[in-house]
Amino acid sequence: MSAIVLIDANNFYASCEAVVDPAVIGRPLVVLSNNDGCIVSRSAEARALGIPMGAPYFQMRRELERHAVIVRSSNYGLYADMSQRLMATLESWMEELEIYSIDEAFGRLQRPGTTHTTRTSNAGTSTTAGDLRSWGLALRRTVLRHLGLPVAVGIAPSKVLAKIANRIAKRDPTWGGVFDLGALDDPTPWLEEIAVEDIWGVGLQWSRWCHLRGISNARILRDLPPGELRRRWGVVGLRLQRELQGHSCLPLVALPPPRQETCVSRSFSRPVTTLAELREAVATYLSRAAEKLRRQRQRAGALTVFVRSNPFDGSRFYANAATAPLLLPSNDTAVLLAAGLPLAERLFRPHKSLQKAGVLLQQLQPEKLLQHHLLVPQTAEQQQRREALMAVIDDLNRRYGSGTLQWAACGLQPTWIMRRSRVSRAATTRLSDVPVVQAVAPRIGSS
DNA sequence: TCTGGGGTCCTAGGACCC
DNA sequence: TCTGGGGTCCTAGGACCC
Repeated sequence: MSAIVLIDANNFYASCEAVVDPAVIGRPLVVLSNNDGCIVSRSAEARALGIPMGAPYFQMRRELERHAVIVRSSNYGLYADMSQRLMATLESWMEELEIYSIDEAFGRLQRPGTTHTTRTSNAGTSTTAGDLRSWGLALRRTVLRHLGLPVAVGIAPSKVLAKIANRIAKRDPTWGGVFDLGALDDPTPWLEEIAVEDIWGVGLQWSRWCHLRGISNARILRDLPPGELRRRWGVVGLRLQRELQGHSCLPLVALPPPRQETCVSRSFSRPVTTLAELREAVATYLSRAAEKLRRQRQRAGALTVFVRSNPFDGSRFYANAATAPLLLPSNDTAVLLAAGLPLAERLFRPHKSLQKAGVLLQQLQPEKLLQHHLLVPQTAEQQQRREALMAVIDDLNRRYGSGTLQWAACGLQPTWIMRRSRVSRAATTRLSDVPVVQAVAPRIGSS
């Protein structure tokens, strides 16, 4: 019998900050979202102070100061790099791994007592060693030693239950960060401790519905007659219930299918009121999105530009979007700019100040599909030259830093760009930011 | 003054086809 | 007056995730 395991890092962003700056270890620290908007990660110490997740920074600022909480802007370069290192370690411990988010992954293991073959030595020793919990504890120690990141490990027969096991592992320190729900004779008492809104897959709407019917914890949801669930929430609801019952319905996705669309959007650091600024922003997002596409080896068949005003500022809310098809699917920045900038002009309104804009690239398809169109004559040679040009641009930006080479349409000195006032160093990805350890010679013979 | 960004999946309903 | 049945495809909207 196989077991599903969920590993995720505790307070991932805050923990990454502590890895590259040991001075913050043991101190309350929060990490802010883009534009220094909301609190998106808290160290254990900050959590203990009662600082809520997701709270707007400007509302919390005084309280943070009062408790001398360290505040960091988010440093996605650092987090992405730490994530890659974490996943590389996990891969060597698991037969199958699904990288689910920047800081968590599902894996599959065989329960001891069943025969199977594994491809790695770590997974091999784990399953012959006896119980899965000791395997989990060993994995946890390894990650801590290699990366300095504390992780929690949840083990269960299904993904939803593995999420719950992980939650118990985190909540109750006596488990040492590892909890195996599948090893219990009866998980019922544990499910009664899990509030319905804390179940993976239960959001605001579902939890409201559940509470109205007296469904307050995971055990009650598990034992509900399925008919009612089916009527209101369809197959998604039924699947969730089956998972709670210990039947694995959500498969492990080791190789994610290619993306169907990709999006780049940002809030502005201040309201944008001129067309010139909006064009710069849209051009910047388009060129970022085109880079993503080229990295994924995909082309887009259509693109959407969207804008919106600030929903909180009391003025009449304005939100709008416009879509344009591309005659020939493309990941050429110049082609996307030619199609996208006219959309920005169409969406701009002289008396609406904008708070956010974004681009959505749609109808993505693999690069390897051949492109021909009667109305867009383009020789193979022309296309190869364009692709070579994009490759050179991407290469320069990778080697010398993003933005080394950019399109004039993106603007030279944009003032709408997002705020990141307290960002930590790129300690793992930029040579000049690598921490320096100074060896101090011991004094010998001093009296 | 200041409230994140980037995704997926499912369903219902309409257009269209034979 | 009578006005089928079954299918596909697309889109918008709603729900969820980290």
